[in-house]
Amino acid sequence: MRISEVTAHSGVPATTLRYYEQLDLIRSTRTTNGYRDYAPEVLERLSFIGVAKKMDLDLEQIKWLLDVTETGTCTNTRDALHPVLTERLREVEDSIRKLEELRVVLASSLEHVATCPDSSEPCQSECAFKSLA
Amino acid sequence: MRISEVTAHSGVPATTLRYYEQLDLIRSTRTTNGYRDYAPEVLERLSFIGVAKKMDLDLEQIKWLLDVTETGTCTNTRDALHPVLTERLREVEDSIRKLEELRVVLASSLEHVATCPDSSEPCQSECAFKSLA
DNA sequence: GTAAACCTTCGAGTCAGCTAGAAGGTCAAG
DNA sequence: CTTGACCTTCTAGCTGACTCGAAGGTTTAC
Repeated sequence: MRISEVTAHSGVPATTLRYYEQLDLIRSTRTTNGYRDYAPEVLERLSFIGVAKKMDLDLEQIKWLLDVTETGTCTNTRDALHPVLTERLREVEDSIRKLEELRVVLASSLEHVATCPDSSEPCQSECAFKSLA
Repeated sequence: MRISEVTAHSGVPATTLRYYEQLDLIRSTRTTNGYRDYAPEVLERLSFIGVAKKMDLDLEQIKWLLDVTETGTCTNTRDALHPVLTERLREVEDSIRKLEELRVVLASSLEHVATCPDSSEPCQSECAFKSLA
């Protein structure tokens, strides 16, 4: 397949495909005229990358997973995926906890701002955030 | 106060103070020798900035809030803060929802990976992510 | 008097994941 | 034969919030 066909099938822009190749996430051979030539398996790879990206894994982690998957057995893949996903799950749960805290602070700030004494006089600065400092 | 004193009291690095000044988040006068001279109020301002940053407001929003706070009355401050915090709350709640979804997907992926048939034979690639593609 | 500690500006570098543009080669249709 | 669609490489830019280094001036302590 030529690069435009891969784009058509995967939705991944040609520039991004070249970028991924630069990072060794995907590979291609060359035709006689120098054009990139992709094996159909690249589509599976791109789909894997897409899913992994949705899990907020970065490209370096994804490359690592692809490398292990490619060179290893299912056992290896499983052994590789498990800690990565576990770690990512921990991070996501962490983010959720922090955002929950932030949500509470924001909600109470809104409360504070809403009940802040109205006055046409200039008042002391930062009053809206005073309870949070 | 000189810049190092502000750093000592606030914990904000001197380079960052200069950067903030460049963005008009804080101000300073100059001594005869050209050194920056800070009024004590800068510490309140930095504390405000710190709190606002914890709420994931970006520096542009923070500058805007500081400007309104400085030039206006409490009413203005309140009127300014309310929509910003409301919007931020909406964003945070959005992020929480998305991360919750991701958490569920990650947990079920982990489940899938854990129960993936063990084999010393090489197996079909991407099996661990197959259910998610 | 000199060394250390402080201050200045300016420009560039960092992170990730692309994206865009220039300058040029290749190929199929009309 | 030329137009237009496709392909190539290379370089540079984008986002935000810093951070660092060079090259130099100032002040303080001994």
